[in-house]
Amino acid sequence: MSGERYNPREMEPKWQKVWDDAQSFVTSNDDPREPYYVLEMFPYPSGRIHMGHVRNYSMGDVVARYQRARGKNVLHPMGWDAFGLPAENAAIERKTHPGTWTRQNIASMKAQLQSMGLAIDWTREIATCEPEYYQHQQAMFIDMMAAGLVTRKQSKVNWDPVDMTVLANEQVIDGKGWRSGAPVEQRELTQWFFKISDYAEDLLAGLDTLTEWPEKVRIMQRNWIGKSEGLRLHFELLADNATSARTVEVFTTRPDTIFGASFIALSADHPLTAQLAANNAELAAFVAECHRQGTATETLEKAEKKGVFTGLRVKHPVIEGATLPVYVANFVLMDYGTGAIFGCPAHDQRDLDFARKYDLPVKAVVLPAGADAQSFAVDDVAFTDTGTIFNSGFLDGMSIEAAKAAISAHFAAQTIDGQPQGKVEVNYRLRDWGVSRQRYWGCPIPVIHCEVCGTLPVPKKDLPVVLPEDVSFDKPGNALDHHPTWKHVDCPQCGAPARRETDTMDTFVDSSWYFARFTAPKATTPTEPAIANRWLPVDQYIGGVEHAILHLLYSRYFTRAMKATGHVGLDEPFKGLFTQGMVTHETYKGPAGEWVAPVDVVIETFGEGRRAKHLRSGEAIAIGSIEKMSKSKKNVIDPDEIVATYGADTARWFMLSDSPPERDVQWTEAGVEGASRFQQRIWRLVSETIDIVKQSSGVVRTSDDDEGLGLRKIVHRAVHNVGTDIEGLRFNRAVAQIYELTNALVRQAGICSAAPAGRLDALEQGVSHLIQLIAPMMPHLAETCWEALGKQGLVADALWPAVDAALLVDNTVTLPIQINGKRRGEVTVAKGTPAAEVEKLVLSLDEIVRILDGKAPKKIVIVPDRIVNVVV
RNA sequence: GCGGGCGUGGUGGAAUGGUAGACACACCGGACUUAAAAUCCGGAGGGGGUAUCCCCGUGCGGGUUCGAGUCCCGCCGCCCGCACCA
Repeated sequence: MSGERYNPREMEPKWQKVWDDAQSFVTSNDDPREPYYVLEMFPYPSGRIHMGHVRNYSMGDVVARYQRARGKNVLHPMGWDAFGLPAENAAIERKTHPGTWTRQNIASMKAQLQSMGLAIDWTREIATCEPEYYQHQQAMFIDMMAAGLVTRKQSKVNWDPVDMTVLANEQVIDGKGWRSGAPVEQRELTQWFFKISDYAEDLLAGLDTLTEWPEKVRIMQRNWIGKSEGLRLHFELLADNATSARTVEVFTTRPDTIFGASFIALSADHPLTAQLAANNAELAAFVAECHRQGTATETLEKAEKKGVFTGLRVKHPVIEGATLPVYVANFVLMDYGTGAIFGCPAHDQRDLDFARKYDLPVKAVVLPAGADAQSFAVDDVAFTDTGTIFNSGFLDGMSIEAAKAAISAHFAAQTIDGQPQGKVEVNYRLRDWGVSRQRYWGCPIPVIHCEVCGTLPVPKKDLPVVLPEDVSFDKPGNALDHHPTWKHVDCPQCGAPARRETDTMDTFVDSSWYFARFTAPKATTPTEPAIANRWLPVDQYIGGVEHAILHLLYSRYFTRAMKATGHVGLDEPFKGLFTQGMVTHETYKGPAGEWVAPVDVVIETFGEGRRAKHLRSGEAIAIGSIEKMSKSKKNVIDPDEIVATYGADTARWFMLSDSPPERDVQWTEAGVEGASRFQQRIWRLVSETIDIVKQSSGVVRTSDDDEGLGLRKIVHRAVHNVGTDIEGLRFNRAVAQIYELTNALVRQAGICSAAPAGRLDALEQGVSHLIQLIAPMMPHLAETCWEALGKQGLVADALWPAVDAALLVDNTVTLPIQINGKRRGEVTVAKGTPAAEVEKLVLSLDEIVRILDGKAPKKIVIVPDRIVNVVV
């Protein structure tokens, strides 16, 4: 046995089969043990897993296996986020059906994931592209329609006129479609929306309950929801204006600056703008220009503040006799507030830029502390900090907050046409969630349009609305819409010929409830509420921070929607959230500046230096910066090759070592080699220990010598610390603990053959516990060792070793001794030694006496069992 | 611009306000070997000294404290998110 190297290529498939045959990771909903739900964000089936997946799923697997060892009934499922655009692109490029391509990808990725040895319940596998899944999504859509959670309205979209499709913002590059290169247009389309904005306050408030989420993610969501409190305020138009309107309504968060108002600006999309543009060519041209500007934020940000005077004027609401000009301006958004603002240039940078361009007055009304009221003026930087109100009539001398309250009360009391002139209002940045996509490869929206009866949900008995298989992607646009027969259907109400909705749902809908479906994946309803409520919320959810806002916010919303429609009984789907860092790698560039893949590079070291050359040509290769692994920079490492060369355990171990899991980790050859060597080291330790243990068998082992007791303490401390580190997801520290334990055990094993029996016993227990500690991380190696040690059953089923609390506490403690804050020595005393006694002892120590050199201590600080500080 | 994070040896990184650098990688030395690999043992923040030891040291400058990598104030640098939200 000893001397043989551990061979992961042989052992890993063996144990995978053993687990599979034993159904080790199949979870029952009836299991009476405490439930624990761990979930990693399910992958898009691109065809190959990448190192990011390896890292993500390794972490989740450690949690799953650890919680199993803790006696919990663990749910750890896996599925596929299987709808989406790449499948349609593949269909166009390869002339294969999106479904064929997707299902092939799922099969190959599943095989890859299985080769990692993950403790996953594959019987619960789901793919969002299968009718078995999306029919329930359709049912919930219908329920949500009935509950008033869904709406249909006009919305502006990025439209690619060549591909005849809607583009997401990130698909618009420099104002052009990413695929066609055609200039993107803004179009108004009637689209389906989930009314997430109705839940803005609830989603905001809920963030405070998510104490096991990263603060960073909560802040991002808070900003995204963007709550602001302000005032809706009517400005009265002068009577002789060319529109039908009596007033312009604005929204402001700074009503305290009303005395500094110098203009009104309308959005290009404001209804009043449209009315005016009909008889104003200059304005019409400006509106058209604003529309061309598009939604590409990069250009918006840099765009100059521009506007056109409408000829209209309004009365200044608090300065008798004064009027303000009304502009249409390119920086005013229609879908926030009322689509109109009042400009106070002195205290808003945008307004100031605009005012300077059009020579509008700039009147300061907030005075910074310490500034002089006579001489204070705003030049080209607006003053947006706090100060005291001045130049503002009855508001003078107030703080900003007091002025806001006073002016709001004032306008609430004023009336125009019997209505209050102003009204305090809360606004949110969060917009409704547009879910319509003009695509084939998505969940069909279960709606029928009838000329007579209007827009109707598909009756539930007619679900699922299944995607047709015989589709062609020859024409640009929505293949579902192009299908010759699919959309023709009789109206479920009047029976007349009607038309199916051909929009499909945003794939974020698919991923907004899959975690609930996993709890009862075969149910004939979307969920089985009693079962879902027992498993949910997910105890630990793990994934990339790139989903901090959309996926996680949509899932929080959808869970509330499912609660409102009776599918679950809770608000928050994810109790614990962890966002792991990316996997990075060095980049390499050849002589022509082309990217070179790591597999084609040979690294040579000389002393502490490194240089690279091409594997085949031998040409010098430049070693570049460390970047996130990406196909474009070619700095990717294929997990398959790593598993084939080093084994899955090595890859898993390396992904968990060294770097804190929330930070980026750099993939290096040296790091993998190190992980692989450690694997062999464990195996060697086990091999050697078996012999020792066998020699000592039959001996009565009762007493420990000092070494044996010391070893026991190290072992129990390691078991305790590794457990708490895994619970805190500090995998890198758990790994360091395991290294330390291994070092201690190897040292003992080396000198141990003639040791007393008690020490052999400690060693044997140490090795067996070590195997359990590595089992969540290197499960195949652990099973192999477990078997070799003659243990019964699978280590995957073994309970976490019990910690003897008595072994965790030392009865002596070593106190560092500082002189004036600098460490000058140490003293070992019994735990709990009184300060007076410690002081006497310290002052009698030779080294301290020497350093004090006769000087009398001014003060001695003694923190019991911690530290001694002598001040002279 | 706004919001958040980070800055510690050659490297990844440890460190409830209490011995800075655990653990690992890389490196150096030794053992084993005909040799190499593997393995085992040892060394190591920087500077000085044969050594006992001494000085300096957690991006920079201040502060609080008996004591600061950690807390506070002001800078510098890097990374991430949002971005005309009135």
